[in-house]
Amino acid sequence: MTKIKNMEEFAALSGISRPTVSKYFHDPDSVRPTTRARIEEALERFDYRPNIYAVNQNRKLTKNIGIVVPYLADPFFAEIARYLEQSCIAAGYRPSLFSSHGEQKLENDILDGLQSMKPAGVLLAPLGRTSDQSVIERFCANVPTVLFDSNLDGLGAAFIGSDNFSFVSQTVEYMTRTGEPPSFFEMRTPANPNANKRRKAYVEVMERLGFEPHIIRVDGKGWAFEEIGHKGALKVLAENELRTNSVLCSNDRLAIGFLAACYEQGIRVGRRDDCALRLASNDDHPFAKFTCPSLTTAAHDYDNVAGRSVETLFELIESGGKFETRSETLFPARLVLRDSA
Amino acid sequence: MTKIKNMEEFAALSGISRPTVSKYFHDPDSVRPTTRARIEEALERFDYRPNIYAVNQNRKLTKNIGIVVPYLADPFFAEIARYLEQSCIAAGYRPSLFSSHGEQKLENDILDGLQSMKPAGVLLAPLGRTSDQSVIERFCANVPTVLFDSNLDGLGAAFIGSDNFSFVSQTVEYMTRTGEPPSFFEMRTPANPNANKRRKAYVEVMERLGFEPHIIRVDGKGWAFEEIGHKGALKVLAENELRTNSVLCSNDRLAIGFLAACYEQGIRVGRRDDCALRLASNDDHPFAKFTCPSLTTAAHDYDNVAGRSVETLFELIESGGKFETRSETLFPARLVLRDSA
DNA sequence: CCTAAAATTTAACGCGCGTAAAGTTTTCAT
DNA sequence: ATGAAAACTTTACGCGCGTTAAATTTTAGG
Repeated sequence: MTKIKNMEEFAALSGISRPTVSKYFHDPDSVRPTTRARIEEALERFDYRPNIYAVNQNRKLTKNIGIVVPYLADPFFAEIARYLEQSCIAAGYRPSLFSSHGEQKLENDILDGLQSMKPAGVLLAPLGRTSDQSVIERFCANVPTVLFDSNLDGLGAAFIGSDNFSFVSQTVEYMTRTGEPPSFFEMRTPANPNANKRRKAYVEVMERLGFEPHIIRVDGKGWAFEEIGHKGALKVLAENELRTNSVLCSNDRLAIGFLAACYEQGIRVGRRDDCALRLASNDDHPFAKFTCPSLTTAAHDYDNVAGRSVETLFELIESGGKFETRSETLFPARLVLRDSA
Repeated sequence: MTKIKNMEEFAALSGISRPTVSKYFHDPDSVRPTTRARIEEALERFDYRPNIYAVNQNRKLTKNIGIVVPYLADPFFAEIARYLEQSCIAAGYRPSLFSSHGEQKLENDILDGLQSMKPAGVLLAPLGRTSDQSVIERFCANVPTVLFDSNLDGLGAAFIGSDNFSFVSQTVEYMTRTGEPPSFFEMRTPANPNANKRRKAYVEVMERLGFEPHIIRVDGKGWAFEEIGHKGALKVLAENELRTNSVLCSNDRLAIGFLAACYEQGIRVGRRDDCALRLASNDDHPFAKFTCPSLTTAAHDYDNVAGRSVETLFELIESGGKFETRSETLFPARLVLRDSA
């Protein structure tokens, strides 16, 4: 079997002219069924594929889609990324996955490199507070971008994420209804804007229910949430900072650290009578099912967030990269009752 | 500030001829310091960058490097990938990250797409048993490839991984020295070839120490190891299949499931007197520190595995894509004593 | 200051494909 | 069968850059 060098050669072998073959690769349905059949027949025999670099050089819009997440070592983002990837592929695009690994410089570099890929669109979950707003703003001005998970005011053509109020209201209401009102456990300076919304929601819901909010803020920077939660919880437990037997963690990874601390201190967590503490959280992290005890948490609507994100991006691409108005779509949480609260 | 369209234009603005500018972008040190300075000065003022598609079309060897892992939602691979990515960037390459998500078809598709990227080299952690050997073989014949983590006999120019015997011998020796000899807990048909090596190592070490090996194999397919470990452990505990109070899990993710099962059943795990079971494992998963109890495990030498992998790939690239002989490099484990055993 | 070596410029071709224009063939409804 | 529309072929140019060869300039060493 001879190696095909280029489209010219392949066109000759398939008995079709090169412009028509080119048209076929752009959209197989744009050619007559008989010619399509002939091309595909030749394709079977010769295993040719257009040079992607030559293709992308000449097309104004590539079929590339960038997917950027803040921290890929977090299985939550890995799962979302998986879904986004698959959806892009199914729609005929070529996704490229990037992780900022929690670092602003890296996020900037990624966006920088992404620009020179001339992507049809980008799905961006920014770092949040530690993002360089000006860099992201400039990027969004040049590339059709849909933000997800973390909202940055006014940036990107649209935002799709979770309704933090829904998360916290469900967990707080559940905990107060079935026991004592929870303290809120979080990082002092969370990078993720969702954390701030969750704190506000906590205060609002607690007040509405007639309880006094009690927020515990622990030190720690970066994305090692489990470690931060663990250290913070040890301190909280040692200094007896809790006012009730009930804690709501800002997110599951903090909760995982908290549970580890409780275990070490011999404090039983759960809703049973022999337990000293109840602990709930937010996110439904992939590991939340396997913590000890398993974690009661408000689950992201993964499928809808991811699904709507890609849908929105495709609409954006088809609209020529601009929307009339920036939309924000929030999906509510689903309370997952497990053993920890 | 005018938008620069191409290198021609940029060259004119910087007062340097295009071929020299082209040379500069290929290797900044290949031009005279004074001209380099002039180019970089213009670069500051005009923000031009070569069109990567045009560049890659004409260069025989691109600066792309493919990184393929079997399952990115496993933080172990996410961490390795992070290290590999950074090393590639530091060396002036453009890494692209892919996850097979545990599926053969996807692995094949990824390798397929990777070929048309004409990468300088690829770092591949294959699925293992479920990989399509012929596809990988064909791929390796066309693209300089270094395998890591999972070895496939004879495939790729080199393999870098962990010495499974070192893992298991350390854990088994530690457990037998400080307590009863462990049973070995694993999946019945593990996808990863390391699992088989670990089982064999377990048998060998046990026999050498004069104990009878006892292997427990649990059902389950795919990459949901925690779930599989959890279900399997519940069955093992219910049917009292353990011969001693000691268990060695094939990997940490199974162990996480096992620990969850123990917790649910009220079985205290650890080396203290009030514990009914000791459990150790292999890998030092990023979350092993936060299990309840924290997990005693044999740690991968992450840094060396990742570091040597990229080093080897760079050597391979510089050698023109072929090595005289295929090398296999194994790094020993480091026993991490925590609370579970 | 002179000369050989090194670096740069100029000019030009090629890469593989997108795409446009003009001419030719096929298709399909009448 | 007929005519127009649709699809295809031929021809040709352009994309942005790699790369080469010959001509020119700069550099460095004595």
